[in-house]
Amino acid sequence: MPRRSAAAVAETRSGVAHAAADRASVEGLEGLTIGGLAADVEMRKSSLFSLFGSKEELQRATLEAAVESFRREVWGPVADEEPGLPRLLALCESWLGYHEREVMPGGCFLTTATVEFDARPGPLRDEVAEIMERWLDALRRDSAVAIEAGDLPAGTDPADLAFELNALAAAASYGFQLWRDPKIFDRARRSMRRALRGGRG
Amino acid sequence: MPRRSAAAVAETRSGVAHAAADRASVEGLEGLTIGGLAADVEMRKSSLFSLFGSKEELQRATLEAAVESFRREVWGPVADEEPGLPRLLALCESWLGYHEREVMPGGCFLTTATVEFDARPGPLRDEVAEIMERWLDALRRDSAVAIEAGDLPAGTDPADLAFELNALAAAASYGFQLWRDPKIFDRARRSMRRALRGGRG
DNA sequence: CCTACCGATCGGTAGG
DNA sequence: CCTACCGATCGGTAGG
Repeated sequence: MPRRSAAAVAETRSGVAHAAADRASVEGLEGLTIGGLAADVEMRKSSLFSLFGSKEELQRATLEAAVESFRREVWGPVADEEPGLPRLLALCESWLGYHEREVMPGGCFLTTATVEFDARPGPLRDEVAEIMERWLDALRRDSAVAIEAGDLPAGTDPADLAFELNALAAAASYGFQLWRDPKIFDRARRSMRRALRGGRG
Repeated sequence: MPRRSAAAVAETRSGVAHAAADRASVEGLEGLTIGGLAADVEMRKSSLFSLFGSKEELQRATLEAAVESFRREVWGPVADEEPGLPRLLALCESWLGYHEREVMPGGCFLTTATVEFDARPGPLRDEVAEIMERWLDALRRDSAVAIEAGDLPAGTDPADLAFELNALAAAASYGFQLWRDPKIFDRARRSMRRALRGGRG
């Protein structure tokens, strides 16, 4: 019997990291414990520990797994839409749908991680900040295209719009988790459309 | 020497609860530990424990202290403004100022508590949900007055507006904590004004 | 408000 | 991937 190959170990790691993301979306990345996760995946604590080497490395891998899920489920389906307003509108649907289907059982992982680490300097906060920046940048770029194309009022600040859309999606997710009423996604959808249209009336 | 009076004990409790709110705004309500807090307030762990009787009761008192701070610092200064749009505008300033001054060192306590407990059923989640509902209701009521007065577009849903304002204030707070750039409050201010004016252009 | 404890669990190590 | 540990810390208790 040879030792398990590096590829097999990487696969195990990835599976564990995805289970960890589910758990951490509920309990938080800091609330994640190696013992608790080991029970979920039916391994011994020390086995799981040796897969990652430290709790921080497990947290990092968990963040990565959550980003991968988000990218696949939210961005993937709309990546081929026309950049600008058409893709932004499709993205908002995809995004809210992701939270409504509860792909992550505890709601928006990135918001949870942001709120959890925003006031705790360290490598995890830096990683969260970078992920969030990249996401807001993607929103900003499509907003800029939409303004350029005349699909949004001239003078709109694309970064303002990115900030607004992100704030609304996050609030829909935690509001849904808190009250368990999916009508909040309709509310968020109206608010997003208003932001994208540039007004209420 | 008589035993400490009930009033003196209540005062100690209140002081500890406010120190706990500061700590929990950074570490989270679940991350709060009796031992860590005891070091902050220079008491023994068991003394602090006996003040509250359980960790859950300490968490409850901490939530209460945070709400009291928010009410005093955010709502207090604008309570006497004219209900409707004038008070909403003043409230947004007061609210963003509260987060910019970092009255709570870790940012918006209620958002932290919401995101922390939204997916964990139990008495703390119920309490967080009730506090959040009361706050959104206050925003909704002033929005309704503003619409009635013709200061906002007819047909505006006051609950949508409350949702938007809350989403934006929360996002400003965690964005500021994450990036330490106070310009995000200008961004949030523009977004709130737009929401209150009903449009971009 | 204190000293002196309790069992359970934490992250992590040794060694196979 | 396992058994068998480690010191530290957790929430909580007994008794003053």
